Amino acid sequence: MGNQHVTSAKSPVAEFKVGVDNVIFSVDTQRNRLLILLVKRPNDPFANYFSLPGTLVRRSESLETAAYRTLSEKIEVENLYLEQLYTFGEPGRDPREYQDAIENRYLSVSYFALVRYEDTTLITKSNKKTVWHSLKEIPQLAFDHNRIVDYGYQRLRNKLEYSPIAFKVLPEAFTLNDLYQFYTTVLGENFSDYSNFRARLLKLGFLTDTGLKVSRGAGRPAALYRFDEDAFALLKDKPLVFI
Amino acid sequence: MGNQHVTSAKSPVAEFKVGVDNVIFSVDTQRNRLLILLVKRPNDPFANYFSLPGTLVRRSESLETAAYRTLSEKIEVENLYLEQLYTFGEPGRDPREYQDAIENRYLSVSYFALVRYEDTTLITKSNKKTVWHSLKEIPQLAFDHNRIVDYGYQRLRNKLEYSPIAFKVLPEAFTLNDLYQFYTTVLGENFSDYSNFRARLLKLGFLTDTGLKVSRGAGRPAALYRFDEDAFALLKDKPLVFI
DNA sequence: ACAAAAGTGTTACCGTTACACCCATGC
DNA sequence: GCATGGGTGTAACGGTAACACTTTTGT
Repeated sequence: MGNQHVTSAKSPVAEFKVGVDNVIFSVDTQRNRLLILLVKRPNDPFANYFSLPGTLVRRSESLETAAYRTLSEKIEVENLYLEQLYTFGEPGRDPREYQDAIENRYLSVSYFALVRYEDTTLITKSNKKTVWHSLKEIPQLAFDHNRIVDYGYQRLRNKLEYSPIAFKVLPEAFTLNDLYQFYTTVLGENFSDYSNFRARLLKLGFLTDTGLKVSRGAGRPAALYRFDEDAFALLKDKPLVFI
Repeated sequence: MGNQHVTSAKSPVAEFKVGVDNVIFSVDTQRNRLLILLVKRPNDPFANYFSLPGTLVRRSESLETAAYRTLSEKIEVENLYLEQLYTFGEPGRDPREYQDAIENRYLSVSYFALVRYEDTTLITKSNKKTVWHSLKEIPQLAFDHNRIVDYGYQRLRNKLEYSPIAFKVLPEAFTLNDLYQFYTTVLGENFSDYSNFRARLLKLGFLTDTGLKVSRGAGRPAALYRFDEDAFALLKDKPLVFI
């Protein structure tokens, strides 16, 4: 990176359309699958390719609002976590930039979301263009969306280790095994021994026993816990690790 | 950016100018100050306020290139670390949006940079509009730049704890005290005992003794170490903590 | 009764913390 | 020789990892 005191004629400021693309994850705890929401593109560019659900930002609409709008156009869901991921904006990342004589750049602000799988219903207007797709078999996506997915998956793993986003997406009352399954599905089988995971979580003190039990087939019934926001708030900004 | 099935009257897609704003940190190890680069705005909006150095993205220029360009317009520096920080884009964050009848949004993609203070020379064209400012006494900045600074400072502390960016900015050969001072200046006095910091770092094995010593006034001369890229690469993706 | 699921306990080990202490140099 | 800065050692503590074990249910 040098020190160019650019005196030469500088190229004019670019005009942008700004898109928001969402990496929306959910965990199918029944079948132990980590899912990502994809839509099939009806039109060019990349017609019939899958892509991340996205939209162009409209007038007097914030980025986050646009992200929520995209989400609510594709799925109905109450419980979710959403945050900004990364902004991709190299020239040439969208073929539409070259359609006109005058350059019109497309910038993508990506958002990361985690939603509750069980109470999510896809909005598929009779066509099957919006689908959950297992992360393990993501096809070639439109634009640079494969890269965005990778980035989002990294973020998901980090968030899971250092912050309590799982509880935004688990049911109100859950068993410690539910929680463990959730973590296992995202982080892989050997992320931690169940007994140690259990001990760590309980020691942290923000999971309170509801007193209720649930029996799933054979075996001892499991205690139902719930996430205690207040108890958790006390641990704020303490290095919190679920490993 | 896809296929919105919206049948209601939807507001039209917004047109954006995209700015890049840099949060540029440096550490003045002599005087133990954490510094941030600010520029005084010559024109409205926010004339005579300090702001982050920034620029509008030009045609066929990538975001990162724009970030590097801004940097090189303000300072001459060889050794630095740079990464994207966050994107701010709510409507109304730039007063210029309301100048014309037709809405013209301003989006800010912020970048985080850490540069070597000692070999940085400010490019101040005879006016003193570009200055290092101690982080402890940041004034009211233009736009939403105070928020961006806060965000950048958080990132700096995190990066310092989990990644080796300090070595991008320290001299080739440095003493363990140099390193410790650096960390102390950024993270605060009580982030760790020197002897423990030292033991941890040396145990990690990517600091190699150059054999050289340096004497600074009275006291035992200090060994000069250097950062061993190769040794560090082996530890990649292992949870690396300097605390 | 026995398999299955949930939950508890134990032990060896390693990293962290908070110090006290030793070493080499300038003045 | 003593202050100054650099460097080493250590003992208490607490968390982690791996594993064995006990408890409670369904069939």
